[in-house]
Amino acid sequence: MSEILNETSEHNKAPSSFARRVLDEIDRVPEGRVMTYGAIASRVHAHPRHIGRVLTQWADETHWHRVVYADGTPATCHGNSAADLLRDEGTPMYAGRVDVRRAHWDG
DNA sequence: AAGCTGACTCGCT
DNA sequence: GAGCGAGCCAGCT
Repeated sequence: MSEILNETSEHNKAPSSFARRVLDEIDRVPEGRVMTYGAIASRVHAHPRHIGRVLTQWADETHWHRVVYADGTPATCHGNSAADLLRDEGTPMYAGRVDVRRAHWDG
């Protein structure tokens, strides 16, 4: 039997150089700390919007919940699951939102 | 090659 | 204080 499986349709391919760099930056964020899209964007010399797109495609490959908006609001994922998850990691939060001023990781 | 999309950010109301 | 809209830029198809 032919075991020729075309994985070209699979999304299991390796992330692009840019995506991989973004994932690597997020992976460097320790527990209890978060990074804003703008911060990561600056790290990869890109723009905040591109970070979100990479995460959408590789969120399962990185700690997407450690990435929050500049306001400290968790990324729009599955409601407020991110906020609960961040708190479980010990992330400093205030008024139900991540205290970016305190939890922001500058790498 | 060009176009589309996008987990953003800022400003105003 | 909070919510909404428009703009922006660059990678991915």
